[in-house]
This record gives sequence, C-alpha cells and structure tokens, in this order.
Amino acid sequence: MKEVLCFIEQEVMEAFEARGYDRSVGRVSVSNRPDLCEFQCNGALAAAKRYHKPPMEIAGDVAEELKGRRIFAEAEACPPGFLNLTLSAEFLAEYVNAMQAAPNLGVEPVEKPKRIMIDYGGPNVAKPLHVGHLRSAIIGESIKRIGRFMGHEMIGDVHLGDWGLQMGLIITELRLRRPQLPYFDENYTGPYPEEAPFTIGELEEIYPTASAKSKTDDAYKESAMAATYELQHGRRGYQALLAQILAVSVADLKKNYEDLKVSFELWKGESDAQPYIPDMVEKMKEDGYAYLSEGALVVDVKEETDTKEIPPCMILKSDGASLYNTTDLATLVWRMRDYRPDKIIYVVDKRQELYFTQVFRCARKTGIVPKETELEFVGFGTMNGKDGKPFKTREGGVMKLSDLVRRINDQMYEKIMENATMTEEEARATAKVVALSAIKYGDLSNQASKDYIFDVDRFTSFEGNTGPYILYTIVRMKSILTKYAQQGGSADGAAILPAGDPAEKALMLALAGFQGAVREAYEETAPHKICAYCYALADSFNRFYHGTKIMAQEDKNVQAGYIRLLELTKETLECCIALLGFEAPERM
RNA sequence: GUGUUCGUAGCUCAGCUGGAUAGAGCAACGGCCUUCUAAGCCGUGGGUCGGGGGUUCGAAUCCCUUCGAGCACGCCA
Repeated sequence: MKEVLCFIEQEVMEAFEARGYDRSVGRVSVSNRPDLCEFQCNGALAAAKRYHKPPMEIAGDVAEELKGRRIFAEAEACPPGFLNLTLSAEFLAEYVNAMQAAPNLGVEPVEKPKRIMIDYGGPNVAKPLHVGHLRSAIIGESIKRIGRFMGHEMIGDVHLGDWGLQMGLIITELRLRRPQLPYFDENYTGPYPEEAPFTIGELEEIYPTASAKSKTDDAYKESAMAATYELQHGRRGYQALLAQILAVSVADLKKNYEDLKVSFELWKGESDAQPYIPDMVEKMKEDGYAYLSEGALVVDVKEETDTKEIPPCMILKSDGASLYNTTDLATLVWRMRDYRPDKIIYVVDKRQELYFTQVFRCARKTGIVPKETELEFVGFGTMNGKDGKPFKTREGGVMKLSDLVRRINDQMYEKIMENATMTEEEARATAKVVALSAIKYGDLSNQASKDYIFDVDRFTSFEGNTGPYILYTIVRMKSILTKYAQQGGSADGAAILPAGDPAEKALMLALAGFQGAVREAYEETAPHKICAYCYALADSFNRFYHGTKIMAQEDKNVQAGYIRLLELTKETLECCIALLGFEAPERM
C-alpha cells in the first residue's frame, strides 16, 4: 500500500496544480512542529520567487483548494508561508486498518527484486570471536533482514579468515606437540582419522601460543611460513588438517553466531578464492592492466577526479605471493561467476575504506565486476569503552565476545530476579533475550559509520532509549492481550476506530509512518533509522497506555478497537525488532 | 605532509537532499503505583549546534577559512 506521505503529497500536489503552480512544489514532510500540525509543506516559500507572489498568498491559495478534502481535518497557511496539514481521524483510522489487513504491514515488495550479497562477519578460523567482530555481525545481519523484508534476495556470506600464516602457525605448533599424527608423515598415504585431533578449546589456545612464539623465535616462524607454503601448494596431510581445523572451528562459530541470532547463507572463506587466483592474475597481465612496480604486480586505480593520490592496487607481492587484495578480488570472481549479484555490500571496519576503494576500482577496471553490479562499502566505526578508547578487558586485552555476552546476561538475570516472580529457568532464558536486545539496540541505534561508546552499565540499566525499553513495551501489550482473551474478549473482525484523543491519534500517526521508515532504512543502509522509528512508536504507545484504560473500557466496541490498535502496534514493534535482529520474551 | 571523518545540553546520541521555538535518553530536581507490568508516565532546569566569514527571504544543515580530535595513506589483514 501507498505510504501516508504519498497520499498526502498527492492531494497537495493536485491542489498546487489546480491553482496554477507546478506540482513539484507540493512536497510534504512530517511536521517539525507537532504542536501546530502533523504534516507540512514548505513549497510556497520556495515557489514565491518563481511566481513573483508572496509565499503567504500561494500557501493561502492551496489551503483554500484543500478545504473539504476528506483526508484533512485542517489545512491552513501560516506565516511566512507554511502549509500546515492535519489528517482527519477517519482517514487515519482507515489507513491503519488497511495496514493491519495488508501483508507485511503494508510494505510492498519492491518491483524489481535484486540479488544482493552481503559480506559481513569476517571471523578468523581457530580464533574466538572478540568484540571487534560484534559490529559487523550485528549491522550486517540487520541490513540483510531489512533488505529481505523489502523483497530483495539477500545472501549473507561470512567470509572466513581461513588462509595465510595463521594456518601455518597452528600446523607448526600442532606438529611440535604431536609429531606422531599421520598428518605430519609425508609418506603416509592412507585415510586420515575422521575425528579431529583437538577440541575447539585447544585450538583457541594453540593459535595465540604459536603466534607469540613466532614473534620471538625466528626458526619457529620460518617453519610456520614453510608450513603455510606447503599447505598452499597441496601437501596432502596439511590440507586434511586444515579441513579439520575448519570443521571444528566453524561448528563453534556457528554456535556463537546463533547465540547472537546471526546467520549466514554462505560459509565461504578466503581459501575458497584461491583456485581463481592464477587465471585472474594471468588475465590482468594479458589485458595489460597489471604491471610491475617496485617489484610488485600492481594495477593503477587512480582517476581524474581524485582529490588525492590513490595508490595502485597491489595484486602480488614482490616475492610473487598473493595478499589480502588478491583474495578479495578472486572472491569477487567466484561471486560474479556463481551468483551474478546485482549488488554486493561489504560491512567492514571503516578504516578499510581506502583499501576497498582500490579493490572496487580494480575489479571494475579489469572487468571482474561489470558496471551493472553495484559495490557498496558500509564502514562501521570502532566500539569504544567508557574512556573513549577501544574496548578492552580490565587487563587491557582483547575481550572475547562470549565473555562480554555472559557478563551482560548475568547482569540482566539479576535485574530480572529483583522484581519478577519467575522460576530461575525462565529468568535465565528471559535474561538472554533481553540482554541481546540491549547489546544490539545499543549498537544499532548509533549511526554505523561512527565510533560509539559501549557502556555496559548504561546498556544494562534499561531505561530510556534502549532495547529493553522496546521489549518492555511489547511485553506490556502481550500482557493486556492475554488478559483480554482470558476474560472472554474477542476483537476478531473489529476495526480500529477513529482516534478519540490526541495520544491515540499520535499513536496511529506513528504507526502510519512505518512503511516510510523501513524504506528509508533500506535506501540509506541505515538500521539506526529503524531504532529511531520503533523508539518513537513505543514512546507514543506508552503515552496512550497511560492515558487510556483499555480493560476498564465499558463500551465493548470501543474496547475491541483499542485491542485491534494494540495488536497492530505490537505487530509493528515486533517487526521492527525482527529487522534489528532480536525478539521479545513473553514476560519480563 | 596529503586525504578523510567528525566536533550539537554535564554525559551518550538524533536531526544534516536549507524552513517555524535545535530534539531524545542518561544524570539533577519535583510529581504519579487500592485500577491493564513504575524496566513506565507527567513536569522543571540545562545548548554561543567548536570559532570566524560567505551564499540565502531563511543555515546545526550548503561553500570557504580556522582551531581541535580520530582514522587512512604499496608489499599486514
């Protein structure tokens, strides 16, 4: 269905046209003076010069023309030339009833669905997720859900870091600890054990140990590099080992992401891109794009309009080895070949922006990605601690994601036990759900591109503009609906009635803004717009809630209307939090 | 050095394709639980939108300049 704003704009544009003005000046926006009106049109101010008429006169003309239109309760010109609009309660009620009846709460699927791949997550194999992985996962997941809700085909790819020296380090350390394993016997030709020779816990301990050793022990580092080389050149035992490291690690990662309600359609990694590298590099050379500079193979990517020198995109290091760029370009090769996406979104730390500019340009120039496929870089800022510096543990180390989540879960559990009458089991489960809302909403309510302060105390206090506040609002609604049903009430077939008071109307207006909010969030790849929207909606519901006693309403017809309104509000809020990537409990 | 992002209330953030009196939340202060969950609601105080120019009928928003902070700038990912 059409957005409310479109309905209104159409009427206003017609009115401008009827009075001899161009319809394009009839742009309408939500009022920034809610005390005066609900919607406003500033077109008369802009058109004054063009028509050599005082703005007030133009606005007056149009206001006159709008008199009697059924969708407006009021349309008046205000100095210096604003057109202030207020919807009729009847039209608004009709609109929200239609929204309730429509699929997807009135959001129509886009006409031309796109196939969009979204690259987020980026965890490294054999390393636990840490707080640095949180933003990519949360933001990427939300963007994916928003796109999907709009009707696009969204394909999330985790893009595992499963290539390079880190794998060689693990192999080296493992060989040192258990040299008798068949993976290390070059003459071994039999099948390798099905069971991995390590647990995830051990794996996560092996990597930092190996990494530390390699920094002080040159011989150790060299053997790790050799192992990496052998692995990449097909040594059978190492490849079998890699497969097992991957299996164990991926199983653990999946569980961790699941706890965050984050999922991926594809579990591809850097290693999957490797087979495409030789041909890709060869073609770049053949086509004359790649040349040697200071010993390294590079492709120029600077453009006329650049305000600064953009260094060339490096394809191979001077020792002939591939690097990050090579892998990312080769990844684009298979993505185009296997999926032909209309768009690829990268949700990555914003510090990599220049790097991705190079990669994107290089991919275009060399024909890996055609111009029809859009490449979008969504850079996110750093998650900082209360002191404004990158988030660390008390000891100054990198904080494991699971530790952070556990800590917040625990704080949440205590909070729930303070005042709720719940079994321990239910409280634990509820705490988990509420904690996730606190973490995700805390992140998503900020603009992705900005650094933000992750303040555990603030996020666990649950007052004001927080995830728990949204959940609390939903839980309240659920509670009333349950009570209503228990008392034998049924609002089936009932309609939302025209608003009887300002708070009720404000709630309906907020509801009617849903379609526009989702569209904007999609167009601008901006989940924080969903947060802003659902906070405003929850806020207007809570005002309504405090002013209107639903269960005490004696007129059953009116009461049924309230119930329908409440149902719609609940559905809309639930839809919003689903787009953000969390859900509401039954009680809290 | 070059480029880039940012600077809005004591704190954390919205608002930025120009519009009316710059908004929230937290913190502070004052009210509201015999009535649908007080994790809530109502109210009060608090801002030279970093500074200075400019464009405009009109600027937090656009342009220039200046100060301050972050980040990035070929063989790491």
